Amino acid sequence: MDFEEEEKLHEERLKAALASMPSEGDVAEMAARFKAISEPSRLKILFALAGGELCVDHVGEAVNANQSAVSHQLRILKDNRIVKCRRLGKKVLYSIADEHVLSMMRSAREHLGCE
Amino acid sequence: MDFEEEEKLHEERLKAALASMPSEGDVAEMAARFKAISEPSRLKILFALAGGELCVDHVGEAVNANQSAVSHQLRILKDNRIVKCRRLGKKVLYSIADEHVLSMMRSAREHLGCE
DNA sequence: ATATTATATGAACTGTTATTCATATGATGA
DNA sequence: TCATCATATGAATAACAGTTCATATAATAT
Repeated sequence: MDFEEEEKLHEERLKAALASMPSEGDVAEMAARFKAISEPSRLKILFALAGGELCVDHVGEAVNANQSAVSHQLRILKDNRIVKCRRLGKKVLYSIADEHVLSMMRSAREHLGCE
Repeated sequence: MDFEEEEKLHEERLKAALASMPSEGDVAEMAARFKAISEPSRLKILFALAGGELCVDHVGEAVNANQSAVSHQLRILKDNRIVKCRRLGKKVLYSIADEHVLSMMRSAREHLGCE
């Protein structure tokens, strides 16, 4: 492939990239969700919840953080639909929101594994 | 399930969570990689690269950012093994590092889709 | 060699965010 | 209703990260 061909190919890729780019809003939303799971403290919470729902207290013990910090972090995760929760008496039980979150965690682990 | 059974179940889950928790280092590494893709500007770069390798200039056009900003962001992505690059003459061509990254992007899009 | 093109880097400024402390809300049982 | 347990929230501080500007490096062509 000579220089001109190369150049042409790249221009076409650029056009294709621009065409298939998600909207600003969607990119922002996806980025926000990645951001939610991109803090070690919050990612640890997710691994703690991977085995099933836990109350706030137990999450705190699992990740070794105080009640307030955990509560703030859980809120961020919940606002971004990474976790969900239900009340059971005095306690609130948190769990992973859906399969996609677990899928991303798996991918992340695999991505880390192969280096 | 009565109160005591519930309590016992939760305690066991907590123990299981603590046991299966990845190491501090691995969590930090995974979080760092999520963080790399959690900025709208960088996520846009990834969508731009999803169709194939592009030079820095074209990435800049695709995401509408200046050369310096793009270069800085590409460095972060490269340091976190999200993208890789190769030199071709004066240009440096960037591309998605591996399948896991695309997988995470797919999961993110699906996760966004189902609400 | 030197001019030009393409990319990378460093420093500074700005905005963002995690954690902590204190306090508020909500639920249960006496 | 009151005391207690569990969780949530608000404000403040302190650390971090993205963008920009200026400049440096790297490769090519004349």
